[in-house]
Amino acid sequence: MSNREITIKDVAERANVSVSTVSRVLNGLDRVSDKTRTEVLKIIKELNYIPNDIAVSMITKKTKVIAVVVPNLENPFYTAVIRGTVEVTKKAGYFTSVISTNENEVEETDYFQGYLNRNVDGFILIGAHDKPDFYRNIKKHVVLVDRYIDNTNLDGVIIDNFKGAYEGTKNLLENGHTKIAVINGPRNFNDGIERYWGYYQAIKDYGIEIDECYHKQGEWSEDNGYQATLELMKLDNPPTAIFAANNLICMGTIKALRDLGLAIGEDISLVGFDENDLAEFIIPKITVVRRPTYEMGIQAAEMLLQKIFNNDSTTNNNPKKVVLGVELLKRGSVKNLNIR
Amino acid sequence: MSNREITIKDVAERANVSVSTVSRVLNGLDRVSDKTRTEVLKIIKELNYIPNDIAVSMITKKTKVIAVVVPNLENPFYTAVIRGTVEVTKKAGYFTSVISTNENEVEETDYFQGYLNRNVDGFILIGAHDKPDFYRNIKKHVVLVDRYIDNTNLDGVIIDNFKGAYEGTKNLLENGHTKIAVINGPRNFNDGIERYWGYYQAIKDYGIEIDECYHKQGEWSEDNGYQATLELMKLDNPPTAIFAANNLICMGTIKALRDLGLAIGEDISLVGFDENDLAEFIIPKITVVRRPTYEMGIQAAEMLLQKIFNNDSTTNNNPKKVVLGVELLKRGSVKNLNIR
DNA sequence: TTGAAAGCGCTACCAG
DNA sequence: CTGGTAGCGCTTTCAA
Repeated sequence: MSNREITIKDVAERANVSVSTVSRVLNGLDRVSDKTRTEVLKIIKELNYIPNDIAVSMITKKTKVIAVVVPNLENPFYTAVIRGTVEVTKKAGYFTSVISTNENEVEETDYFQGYLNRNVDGFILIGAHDKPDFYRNIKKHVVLVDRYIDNTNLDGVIIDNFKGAYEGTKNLLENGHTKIAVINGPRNFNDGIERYWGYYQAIKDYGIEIDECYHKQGEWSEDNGYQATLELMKLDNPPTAIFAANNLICMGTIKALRDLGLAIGEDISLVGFDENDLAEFIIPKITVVRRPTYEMGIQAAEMLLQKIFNNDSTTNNNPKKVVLGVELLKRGSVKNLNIR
Repeated sequence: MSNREITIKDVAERANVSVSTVSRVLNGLDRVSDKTRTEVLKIIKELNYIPNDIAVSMITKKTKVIAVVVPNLENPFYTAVIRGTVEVTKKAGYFTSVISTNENEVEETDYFQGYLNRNVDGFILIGAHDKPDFYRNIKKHVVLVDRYIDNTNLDGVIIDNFKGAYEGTKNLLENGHTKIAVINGPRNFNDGIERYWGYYQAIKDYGIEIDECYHKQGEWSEDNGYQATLELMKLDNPPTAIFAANNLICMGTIKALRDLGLAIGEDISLVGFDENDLAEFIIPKITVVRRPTYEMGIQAAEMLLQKIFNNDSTTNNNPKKVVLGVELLKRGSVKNLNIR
C-alpha cells in the first residue's frame, strides 16, 4: 500500500490550528471565525483530505450505512424494492448496501451478525427464515418488507396478499371456472400463507369444494412452476385455470403450458401474482395481481430513516405495519366459460 | 437505544484477565494457556460478547468488506456476476456489498468516495464512466469487470467482445445474409466499441459494403432495442438480419419484431449477445453469443482477494487483464438464405 | 473563537 | 504465558 493517508492532524498542522478547529469546520459548527474556516478549507482541498469515517463511526456510533437484505437478487421484485430504498436513503446521505441471502437461513444469520458488528445503522429485511427469536434480538433498527414475521415487534411494509389472491381467484370464478389450481410457494411466511388463504376463501365463497389435487406447493421458483404445471395438466381431471402465486412460478407455468402446446386464454386460463417478462410478452398478456414494489422500497426506507433520526428504541413495543394495496390487471389470459 | 454494548474490557474484568489476553483468544493466537482460553471463551459466551469491528478496522486498516459496483441491478448479467463474486468472497470470510450506480457517473463517483472513506478493502467495478483519471486515483484495490478502461493500470476480467460480435455476425453472413443491421450500445467502453468492430470486421471480411443505415447506436436498454428495430424495419431496404449487441437490446428487438408481426428465423433473422428470458422462451430460440458471466464474477473476486492478501500496491504498473472466451449458441433464429 | 486532552474499543508491542 | 500501555483518527467536553 502506498504512503500514509493524510489525517485531520496533518490539516491542523498545515493550517496552524488545532485539530479541534479542523473538526469544527468539517462538521459545519459555527464557533469558527470566517478567516480560520476559509484557511482550513483551503488546506483541506490542497491536501485532498478525506475524513476517515471509520474513526468517526467509532465516536458517533453511526455509520450512515443501511443494509438491504434480500433472499435473491435475481428476482426483479426484489431489485425494484431496492431501487425504491436507494432512492430515499441516497437523498438522506446514506449509503445502501445490498446483500443476498440466497433464501438461506444460515447465510442470513451470518450476514446479519457480520453487519451488526460492522455497525450498520439499520436494516431493511426481506427475511429468509421465520424465527421470531432471532429477529427479536437484533439490536438495530429493522424494517421488514414483504414478508412479515409475527411476534418480532418489528415494523414492516407489506401488501395485501390475501386480497390479491382472492381477487385473482375470484376473477377466474367469475369467468365460470370451477376447476382452479393454485401453485404456491412455501407457507412459512405471510406471503405464502395469505395467498393460499385468499385462493381458498374465494373458492369457498363461490360454494365450490376445495380439491387438494389442485393445490401445489413448492419453492418460489420457475422450476416449481414448471413442474407443478406439468403435474396438474397430467391429472385425470385437469384444472381449467391456474393461479400462479408469484412471478417466477408464473414464468415456469407459462413455459410448461407452451411446452404442452396449450393455448393460454383458450385451452387453459392463467392468473399470476406480480408482473414478469413473460407475462408481458406473450399474447394474450397474462392477467396478474400487481403490487407497488418500488413504492414498498420507498416506504420501508422512510420508516427506517425515521427511526434512525428519532433515535427510537430498537425494542419496539408498538410495531407499525403498513399494508399497501394490490391491483388486478385484467388482460387476456382468462377465458370466459360462461359464454359458449 | 438500549444500554451500552459490552466490550472487551467487560470480558477481561469478568474473566480476571487483561484485555490483551482476551484479544489473543479472540484472534486465535497461541500464547494462551488452555485453561485461560476456556475461561475467556466461557465468559464471552455468557456475556454474548461480539467484538466491535469498527474498532478493529481502525487498527488493522482492514474491513473484511468488499464492494461490487454495478451500473444496474436489474440486468441479470450483473446479478450473475455478483453471484460469482459473493461465492468466492464469502468463503474467504469477506462480506460483499452491492451498489448500483444506475449507469450514472455522478452516482458512481459519490459511492466510490463514500466507500473509500468507509474503508472497504477493495472493489469489483463494472464502470459507469470512462474517466481514467478518476479510476487511477483510487487508493484501493480494484478489479474491473466486463468494461475495461484503458490507461488506468487496473486489473480486469473481460470477455472477447470482438470475437463474440464477429462470430455472431459471421454466422449471419455464412447463412447468406448481406443486409445485416447492428443495434449497439454506446461506444464509450470496450464493450460497445469492440462489439461494433467485431460486427464491422466480419462484414468487411465477407467483402460487403458497410451501410450506415444499418448501424443503430443508443442505450444498453430494451427500449433502445425496440425503437431501433422499428426504425430499421421501416427502411426502404430493410435488413434481413439483426445483431442485437446485448441482452436488453435483444429483448427489445424481439418485442418489436413480434409487434411488427415478423416471424423470427423466417421473415427476419436475429443474433443476440447474452442470454435472456425471451431469447430462451420464444420458438425458435434465439441464436446468441454466450459468455461466462458467473465465472467472470468468480475470477474477479479471486484476483481481488489475491491482491488484498498479498497487500499488493494499489498503483499497479503491470495490470493483469484476463480475457474469457465466448461461445456462439446456434439455435433457430437465423434463416439460411443459401438454400432456396 | 480556539486549544488541550480525554476517550471510543480494540490491537500490538514490550516487559515480565 | 500474561499484563501494561501506546496509539488508530476522530469528536467532544472543558478551559482559556
